[in-house]
Amino acid sequence: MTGKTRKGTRLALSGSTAFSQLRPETRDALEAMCRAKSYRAGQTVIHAQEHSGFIGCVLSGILRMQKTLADGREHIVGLLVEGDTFGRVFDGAAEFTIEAATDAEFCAFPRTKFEALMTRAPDLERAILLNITNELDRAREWLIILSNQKIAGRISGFLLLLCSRFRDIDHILQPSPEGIEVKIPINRADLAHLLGTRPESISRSLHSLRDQGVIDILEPDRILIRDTKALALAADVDEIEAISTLQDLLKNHRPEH
Amino acid sequence: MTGKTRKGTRLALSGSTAFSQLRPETRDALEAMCRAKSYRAGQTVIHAQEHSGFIGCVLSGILRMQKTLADGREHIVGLLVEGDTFGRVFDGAAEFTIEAATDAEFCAFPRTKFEALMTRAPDLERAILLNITNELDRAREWLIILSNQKIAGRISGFLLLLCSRFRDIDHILQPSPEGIEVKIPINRADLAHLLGTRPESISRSLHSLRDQGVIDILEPDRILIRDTKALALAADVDEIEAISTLQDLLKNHRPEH
DNA sequence: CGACATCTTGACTGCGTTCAAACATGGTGG
DNA sequence: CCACCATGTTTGAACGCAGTCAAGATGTCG
Repeated sequence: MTGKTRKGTRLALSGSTAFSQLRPETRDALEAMCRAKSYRAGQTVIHAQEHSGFIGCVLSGILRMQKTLADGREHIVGLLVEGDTFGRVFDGAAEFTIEAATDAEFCAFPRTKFEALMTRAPDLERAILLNITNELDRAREWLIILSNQKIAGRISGFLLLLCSRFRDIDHILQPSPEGIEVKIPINRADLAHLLGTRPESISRSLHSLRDQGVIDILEPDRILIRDTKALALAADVDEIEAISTLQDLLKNHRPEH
Repeated sequence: MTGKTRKGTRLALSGSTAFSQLRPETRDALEAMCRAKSYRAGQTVIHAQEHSGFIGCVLSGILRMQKTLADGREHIVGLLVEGDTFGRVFDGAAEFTIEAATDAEFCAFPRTKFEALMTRAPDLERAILLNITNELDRAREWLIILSNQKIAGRISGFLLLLCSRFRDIDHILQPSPEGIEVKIPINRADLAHLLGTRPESISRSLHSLRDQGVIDILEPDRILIRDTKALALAADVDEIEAISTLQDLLKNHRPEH
């Protein structure tokens, strides 16, 4: 364990986390047992195949969940952002390694204490159940995105996912007069792993989308989405809801148009 | 609803399902509310975006979980086999369509009754929680398999998955003196969808693996795995555990070697 | 036996991987 | 302040795998 630890904070469990709907007593109990931890980019939070001693809830930054392949390469199966929880409850060892993709903070609940609380607080158990249900849906959305043969399609899907899922995470989305500005929270290599391809292909497809006028590349990790409809079309998936989400976002932030 | 329904059966909840660890009272309550349903291959069990009226637990056959893309094609995100449960609890509409890939039977629990029972039977809620946790891991395993650029690698991963996850499902696995015989429970087109490719490529890769001596194609849907190590190598993922599983299987069934 | 569905094979094209090198960008130390 | 290096990103060229379309083979059922 290389991360820094400090005493639990009150503000940890507010906001739109999985725990926001809990009864006050349960939340108090959680806050009493939680310890904030901070890791620097690149550090390992939980190793695959190890019984992690805690359940975590991300406060800031990005964690990546990954599996190490036989040849030493790592493949990313998901990102954890603010409000996401990780760690297994009532079950065996973790299947995946969790690393900090950026500097990150999360609050950790000692596993045994957490499980004991779950057993006597049905609302917590219910919250965890719903949380995992959503995780499952998101994992399957990933499957759809990854199923796209064209790399540009996967990138489009990824951008749309960022817009729909991370819309209330600070520093990811930012509407502008020209469209929506998206900050890609991970570097090219990680993004390539995530989308099952290589950094070179990411670069090429991104620039191809730019040449078509769909997006603009402000900086390598800052993308301006110009044409959401074309993006959804490229993503191929039925992202009607994503489009409406995006258009809501645009309307809300620039009512002058 | 086009499937046939009949009265609940006692044997429905025995075996190694998610419900096998339940207290007798809870199991009785479940059995009292369950209705067996049978669907023919191709029929739709649950439509995406609809509130399904029930939670299901597969008794026999294969169901496929899929999403219809904007262009009308369908992409499979998972298979449901004997013992798997499906349907959402305490949450919105289903995200994916569920269809019978083969003739299939499952038992259905009315959603509201099921949820009521969950609320007063902590052991059931716990069972569901663990079940979804496992589903989540499996979905992420799929991500790893699908991330393989080479089609042959995905097929290898799929075959290994069949071996590890479906080892106690009847008619899927069968050890033989030459290796392990696997029955692929779905047709080429579905398999192609599942692996994010086309039937032609499936065929080519399968025959390529045969030419390398890794497998034998007894029939289009019956594969004999000759060289598990080479298969794991082709799958690229760290399937050490899968290999050991396979070798256990071999040893247990032919101790004469 | 013929009609149909499924699987296989072939030829061609295009996209993405690979390897290599050039190009930014940021930080460090002279 | 600038030279220098480290890291990350982009571009280029060549090859190979897989998608596509088309035709052939195989199996199944009436």
